[in-house]
This record gives sequence, C-alpha cells and structure tokens, in this order.
Amino acid sequence: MPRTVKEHDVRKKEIVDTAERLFLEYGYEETPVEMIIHEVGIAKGTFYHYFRSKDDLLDELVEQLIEEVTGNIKRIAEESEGNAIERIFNVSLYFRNLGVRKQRLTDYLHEDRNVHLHHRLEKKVLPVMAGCYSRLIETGNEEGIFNVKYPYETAVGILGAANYLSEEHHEDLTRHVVKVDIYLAIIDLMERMLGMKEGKLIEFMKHTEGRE
Amino acid sequence: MPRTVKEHDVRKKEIVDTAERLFLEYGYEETPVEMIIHEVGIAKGTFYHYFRSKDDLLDELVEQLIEEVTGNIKRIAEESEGNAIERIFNVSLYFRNLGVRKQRLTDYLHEDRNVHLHHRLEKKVLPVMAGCYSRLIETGNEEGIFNVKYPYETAVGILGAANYLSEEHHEDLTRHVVKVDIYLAIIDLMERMLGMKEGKLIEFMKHTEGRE
Amino acid sequence: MPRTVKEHDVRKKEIVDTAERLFLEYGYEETPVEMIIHEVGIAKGTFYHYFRSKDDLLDELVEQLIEEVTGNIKRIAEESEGNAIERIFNVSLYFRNLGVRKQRLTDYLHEDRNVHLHHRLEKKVLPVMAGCYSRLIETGNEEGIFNVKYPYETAVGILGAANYLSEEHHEDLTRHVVKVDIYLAIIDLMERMLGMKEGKLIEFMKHTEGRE
Amino acid sequence: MPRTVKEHDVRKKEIVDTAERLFLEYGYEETPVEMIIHEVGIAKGTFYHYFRSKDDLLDELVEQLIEEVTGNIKRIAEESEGNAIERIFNVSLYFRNLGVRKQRLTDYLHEDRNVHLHHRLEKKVLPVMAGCYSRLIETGNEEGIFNVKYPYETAVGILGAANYLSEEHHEDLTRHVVKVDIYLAIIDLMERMLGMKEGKLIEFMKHTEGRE
DNA sequence: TATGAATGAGACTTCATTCAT
DNA sequence: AATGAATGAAGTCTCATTCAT
Repeated sequence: MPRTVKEHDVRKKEIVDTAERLFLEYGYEETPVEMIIHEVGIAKGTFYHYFRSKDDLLDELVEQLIEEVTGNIKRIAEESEGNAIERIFNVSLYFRNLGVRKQRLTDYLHEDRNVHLHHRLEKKVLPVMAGCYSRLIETGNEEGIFNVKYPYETAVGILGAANYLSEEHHEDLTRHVVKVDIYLAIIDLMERMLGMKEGKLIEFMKHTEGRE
Repeated sequence: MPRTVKEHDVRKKEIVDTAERLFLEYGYEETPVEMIIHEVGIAKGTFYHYFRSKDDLLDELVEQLIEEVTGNIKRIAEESEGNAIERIFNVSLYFRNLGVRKQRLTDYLHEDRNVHLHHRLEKKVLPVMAGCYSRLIETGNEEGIFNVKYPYETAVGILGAANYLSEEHHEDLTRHVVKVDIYLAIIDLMERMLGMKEGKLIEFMKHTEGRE
Repeated sequence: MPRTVKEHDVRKKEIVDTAERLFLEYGYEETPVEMIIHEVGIAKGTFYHYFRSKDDLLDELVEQLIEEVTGNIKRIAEESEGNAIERIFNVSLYFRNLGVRKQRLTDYLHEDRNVHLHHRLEKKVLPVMAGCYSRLIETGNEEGIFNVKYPYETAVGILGAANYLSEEHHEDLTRHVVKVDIYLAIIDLMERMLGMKEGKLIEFMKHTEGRE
Repeated sequence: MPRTVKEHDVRKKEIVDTAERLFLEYGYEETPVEMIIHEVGIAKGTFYHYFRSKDDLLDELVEQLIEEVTGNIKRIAEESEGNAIERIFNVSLYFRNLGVRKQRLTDYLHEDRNVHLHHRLEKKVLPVMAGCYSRLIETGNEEGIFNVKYPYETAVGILGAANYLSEEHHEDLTRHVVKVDIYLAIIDLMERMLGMKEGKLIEFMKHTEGRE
C-alpha cells in the first residue's frame, strides 16, 4: 500500500532488467507477469502502465539489449586497430563472449525455452552485424586481403554458417558428442568465403589465440 | 453428443492435419486447442487421449512433417542421377519448393507467428539435411569436383548461409526492398565453400535453370 | 495543458452539476471519475482538490440536492395556504413533480443503477419530510380534521406506504402491468392512517385535481 | 495445484454460502472476489466458470435467500393456524426474527454497506410478502375482522410503513435516540389500515406477546 | 474411447487515488 | 490551484488441462 513513485525511465528500466533476469532464468513463457511485478515490488496496473503486454516487454527488452550490443559492435568494427581480418575477429570475439549472469548470452539463447528472445534478438542484431561485416569486407577487398564478390551477402552467409555451426555445436554438447573442432571449421569456411589464400586466416588466428 | 468412434491412427492424423493447417494460418500460440477440436469435431477430452499436451501435438506434427520430408530428401540425395552438384541442387530444389496450402513452407516458417514450428522443424531437419549434404560432399570430393576439408561442418555452413540469406531475403521482401539476386550470391558462396573453380557452379546451374 | 483558474465554489458546483447529470444517466458505479473530469474539462488532480473521493462527491451532490429540496418542502409546508390536508397535498405534489432532465427525480431514483443516490437521498430527505408531515399532522389534529395517535410515526408510515406503492407502481410499469390506480389507494390509506372520515380526503382531492 | 472436483451445485452453493458470509461481514463492495475464492479454496477461473460476474453472484445469492425465505413465508401464511390477524402476525414474526450469523437479517440489511443486498432482496421479497398479506387481508375481510378496500395495495402500504418505521428505528438506535415504542405505532397504523376497531389488534398482540 | 464440465494459471482491463511538478 | 503520469486494487477473460461419467 505505500506508494513509491519513480521517474518513468527508472521504473521502466527496473522492470525490464528484472524481466531480463527472470526470462533468462526461467524462460519467457515460464515467467508470469505476476512474478516480475512481485520481484520489482509493483502492482499489475503499474506493469500495464509501462507495457501494453508481456510481449511488448519482450520487445523493449530486446530493444535495450540491441542498443547495448550494436553500439559496441559498431564501435569495435570502426575503432579497433588492425586490418579487416583483425577487426572481424574482434567483433566475433566480443559477440561470442557477451554474457548474462555468468554464462554466454549465445549459450543462453540456444536453450529451448528462450526461442522467443533468440528469434527477436537475432532478427534485430543480424542486420547490424551484417552491415559491420559487410563494410569490413569491402575494406578487406580494398586492402587486397579479401576477394569477395557480394560483400553484404557474404557477410550474412558467414554469420549464418557460423551460427548454424554453433547451434549444432550446442546440440552436440547436449548430446555429449563432440566432433571436429568447429572453430577450425568456421575459420576454414570464412577463409573460403572471403576468398583468402588457404591457411592465411588460421595463421593469423594462432597469433592472437592467447588474447582470448 | 453423438459419439463417433474412429481408428486411433486415423483420428490422430485428422487432428494433426487440422492443427497443421490452423497453426500455419494463425500461429501456434494463437490457435487454441478449442479451435482445433471444434474444427475436427471432437471433444476436449478426446484431444487429450491422443496427445499429452498441445506442445506434444506440435512435436507429433513436426515428426510427421519430418518423416515426410526427410524420406524424400534422402531418396533424392541417394537415388537421383548425376554428380554431387546435381544432387545437392535437386535436394535444395525439393526443399525450397516444398509447399503448404499453395505457399512455400519456408515462406510460412519465416513468419513471426511460426517461431515454434520453425524452431523445432529446423532442429530436426537440419541434421538430416546436413547428413545428406555431407555424404554428397564426400562423394564430390572423391569425384574431384569439390575440395572440402570438413565435409559435415561445411554442409552445416552451407545450410546456415543459405537460410540466413533466405531470411534476409524474406525481410527484404517484407520491407519491399530488393537488393542483389540472392540466388547468385548463394551459388557464389557454395562454390567457394565447396572449393570449386570459380564460375563452375553457375555454369552448371544455367544448364538446369529451365527445369525449375 | 492551458490552465483555467476558477473560483473555488464555481468550479466545485460545475463538477457537482456535471456529476449529477452523469450519475443519473449512467449510474454512480458506471460513471468513472475520468468521465466527469473529461466532461468538465479538468485534470484528475484537480478533481481531488475539491473532493476527498468519488464517494465524497456523491455526498456533496446529495447535500446540494437536499438543500435545494428541503428548503422548498419546509417553505411549502409552512407558508402554503389552507388546512393541513391541503398543505400535505402541496408538499407531496412538489416532491412528486420534482424533476431532473425532463424526468421525475423519483422515477430516476427507482432505476436500479441509482441505488447509491436513492439510498443516501432517502436517508437524508426522509427525516425532513417526516418532520414536516408530523407538524402538519399535529396541526390537523388540533384543527379536528385528523385523529392521529403517533404523529411522527404516522408521518413516517405514510411516507413508507406511499413510496413502496410508487415503487411497486414503477415495477408494474416496467412489466407493463397496471392494476388499481395507486393514487386512489394511497389516498384511501392516508385517510385511514390520519383517522379521517371515509371519503373525506378523496373529496378534497377532487377539488384540486385540475391544478396538477 | 491439486484439483478438487465437485458437483456443480455443490461447488456453486459453497461459493454462494461463502460469499453470503463475507458480504454480510464486510459488505459487498468491500469483499474482493479474491477473498471469496481464497476462502473457498478455488482459482479465479473457477469462480468465473460459475458466475458471469461478481454482480451475478449477488443475484444468485439473493435468489437463494429468496427461495429459502419465500417458501417459509408462504407456508406460514397458508398453514399456520388462527385467523388472518394471527397469520399476518406469524409471518411478520418469522421475518423479523430471520437471522444471519446470530444477528437479525433486517438489522444487517439496514447497515450502509449492504445497500446492494438490501435493495435487491427487497425488490424480490416485497412482491411475495405483499402477495401473502394481500390474500390474508382478503380472508380477514371475509372473516369480518378487516375492512379493506384495496387488499394488495394495503398490503404493500403496510410493508412500506413498517419498513420505514424500522429503518427510522435503526437510525435512532444508531444515534442512541429512542422515541416512542415503534411497535405500538406499527400496530396502531395496521389497525387503521386494516379498518379494524381501535384497540382490537393491540389486544390480540398482548395475548401472544409471551410466545415471541 | 469419447465426452464436456470443472479447474487452475495467468494475461489483461478498468478505475480510484496519489504525488511530483 | 492545476496538472497528469504513476500507482495499486480488483474485476474479467482466455486457455490448457483434468476427471467423473
């Protein structure tokens, strides 16, 4: 009954943050609005003052994650040192290590209960990632290290190949089967798609391996 | 109130088929069990005789689709004539043209409301497709037309690249933006991933273009 | 957003009047505060400057109606010409013809949605009416036209009998059933309660009939 | 989460009974549906399976009370021994002593928070009571103890007079003011309305006084 | 097997009221 | 005084699932 009044954005962020935590812990469908508001300490009506629906909250959450992530991606792509290879590597590295609650975001998203989040996030992040990769590929073309005909499409292709391989990877882990080191495979495929000389990328990777 | 008794499998198929139609039209979440049973003309309880849950029905539906699809895929991969390229092409073609209710299944699956179906289907079909592609790649390697280091991973990579590009394509279509012909891009990328000589695949495709 | 400042009582009356109109049209419960303020053209907060609660507004409204009505009742009871019968008749007449929005207030109050208003109004008006009647009855006793043992109680009894008969009347009208002319019945009962000679009151009424 | 299945009418009565208890304790408006279901031990959805709305529940409750009460009233009116006076007396007595939770129902209903219940109950019980009284009055007319011109209207009038006097009485009690013994007044008024000889009814009452 | 009313979970809506500006 | 976004209370609806018959 005691009323706590907070600034719009503060309270909103509070709700979104709590939802993020709970969605990742229990999954979107398995997290009742009831649970969120209880955790935040607000009433039903308050929730629906800020969000049209539970689904709308997911949108906002995705939006917030996107904002946070895409900003970094772009910055890394544009500001990090080195040639195109190095920059793509840095972006990938950032993305792969992106974590929530001590676990990699990408691992989280591959869990079945997070389809909703995964799907929406992917839909929004993909164009940004693809844009970055595309520009870097063009740079690489100019630098003479890459030889790519369709930069944007190749960017999308690389992301698709890498993601599917990661997903397969997750499946394998779930089934406790591990085949080839998928990172080697991804590198091999990138090399091919980027039109690099064979072994060039692997060589580069070995240099930076320690940094991870 | 009149009670219709049917053979178990007949009735089950009837439910699954109706569900398929409704899920694709309205989406999984937006199709109440109520709607399905009303359409089929059975009672609530009857539904739960056949399926443990609505989710279970989705599983069965996916299973049924899988059975139908993977059988064909394997057959096409193994029995169709020609070299590895031709066979991969045939499999892809079959998959791409797979339709429901006068529309391509793949188009359907990319609609937002079908995340559930998409996710589960992909998870099950991918290994089968990848297996086929993988074997064909090995054949191609042996035939000397391909030069692939990690056949299975490359198979997954090709599927990922192709799917992401299709999805991007769908998004573009939704936004009424059309860029490069993605089919050309996909072919270019496959050529590279399969380690073929540049232009070799495109050349081949042109020959068979009319058949589609 | 433009801010209109008005004198306290003017604004207050404006709100009460609007509320009266809306309460009678939609009923107390079915009239959101939102509706009232929208109609008046003020903000939520402003409403709560003038009234502690929606319920408080109802009180004020009742108070205002009471003030308006009881003043007239007392005046008619005390100042109107003629003997006790005539005066009671005049008071009743005034009350019965009291109208809101072209309809009799008493008719309005008998509608289901106006329980709140009815109840509170009755509770406040009854003592005033009973007081008037009671004094008039005593006068009549002195004048020798009435012969009443418990003036105040008889006053209340007359009001009760008359009201219940009117309510029954309303119900009958709703069900499109009309039985005996209730006015004749009310007059008969008053005659008895007031200890008049049979037919005396009816006779009197006939004289003044035209005035109504 | 454990499910308790009960027969429709059993469960329904359970809800209505609980509601009756709570409504009378806290008042209709001050009893949330939440409270009712918590007390009964059922879920929201279950409640709305049985009742279209909280208001609908009130209707059912009234219906149930009516059924219970009107049956008795009619029986007493028709089966109890003695002449018309005695019977009317018995009905009144039954009604006046009708209790809920150790308190007289009529006292309960006069509490402000029970307007809803009061209003609806009165609306439904009145016709029944009036019907009984009306028939008894006709009997009394025939027996020569009464001399009533409009039996039904007089019945309604008696009920109105008696109720208003009781209400006034309640108000007085609340304000700790006690005036004339209202029972004497009511008897006096009934005597007059029923066209009895003065003092006849009081005399009769004195005989039966002890029985109460 | 078939039925559908009964049940529980939870999304969503409406609305009175408060409070920082 | 005036404003209206913010808040909490509570009503209602939709839907998956269970169970007695």
